[in-house]
Amino acid sequence: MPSRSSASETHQLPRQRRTYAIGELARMFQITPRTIRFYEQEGLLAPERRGQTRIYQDKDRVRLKLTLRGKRLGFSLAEIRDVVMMYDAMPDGNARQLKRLLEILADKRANLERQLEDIRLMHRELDDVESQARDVLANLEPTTVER
Amino acid sequence: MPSRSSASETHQLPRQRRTYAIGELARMFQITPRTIRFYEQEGLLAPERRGQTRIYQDKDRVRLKLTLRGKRLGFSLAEIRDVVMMYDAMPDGNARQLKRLLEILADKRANLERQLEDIRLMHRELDDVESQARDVLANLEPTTVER
DNA sequence: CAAGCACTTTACGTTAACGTAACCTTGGAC
DNA sequence: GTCCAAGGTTACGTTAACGTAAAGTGCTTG
Repeated sequence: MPSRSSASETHQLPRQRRTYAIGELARMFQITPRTIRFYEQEGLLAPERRGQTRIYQDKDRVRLKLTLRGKRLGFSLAEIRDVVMMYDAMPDGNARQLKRLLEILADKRANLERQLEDIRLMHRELDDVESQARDVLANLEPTTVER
Repeated sequence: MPSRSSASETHQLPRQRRTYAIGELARMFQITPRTIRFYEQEGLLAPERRGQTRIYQDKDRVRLKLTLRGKRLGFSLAEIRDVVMMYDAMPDGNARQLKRLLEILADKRANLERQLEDIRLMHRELDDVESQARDVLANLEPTTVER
């Protein structure tokens, strides 16, 4: 029984609290434990265990954060895993692997550029649609007070 | 038999060629006809028919372009359809509908903002990973000429 | 007129990313 | 001790977005 849970547990500095339970992480990121377990099964996370129970460190939390960000950008879990695993294997990776990694990174980067352009274009579209909608709306209720 | 297919058919100005066959569109956007038919089935396209055959106009092509752009940004076909359909229904849409449309647009816009931030962050991550990879690579082959 | 494309419909198959249900285990709170 | 909330495993279900195969239609080209 570690005596680490003293009275100082209430002030929530994210310093000392190095470890997280699966439920905590789930709440932090608005996802379900099932999702986190699934990511582990897919090789994106590899938390320690205390008995059966998973113990997550800060690095695991960061990894999860990066994973979710990648997902929001439309990358598949497999793509994300590839980059993450190669990143971890970097120190003792061979030259071929590293060059492969650089290729993948260039690829992702190009993808991001396309998305930036897409966002710009989409933004204009939305502007157009919105202003048109406002026009129609104004003509529909020239004096109506919305009641 | 319309006599429109004269000798001037070879110069490929995208002006006169108002209509497209499904295969043409598919090649233009690097997708399969099946995908285009699926989008129609999902209510994203409604091409004319000449007999059984689908005839696509320029507006259909634009719609398809917007759809694919939306997809690259991670929107579901259902989301895209909602916006597109409301956009088409705008002229005679009632006030409630239009306001709903404005809400959806604001939502998409917020989504785009998040993605922009995600892209910025991801960009930095990629920078980091890349420079680290280059470092390791440099140390691996200090004088090796790559043969 | 037979061949060969390009198009059509119908329908079942597939993959990714989880959801959900059933059942078991465990550490505290009372 | 008992209860229960939070954790675990196993396994089947689900949804979106197409892929793929089978079988028919239609035009135009040798």
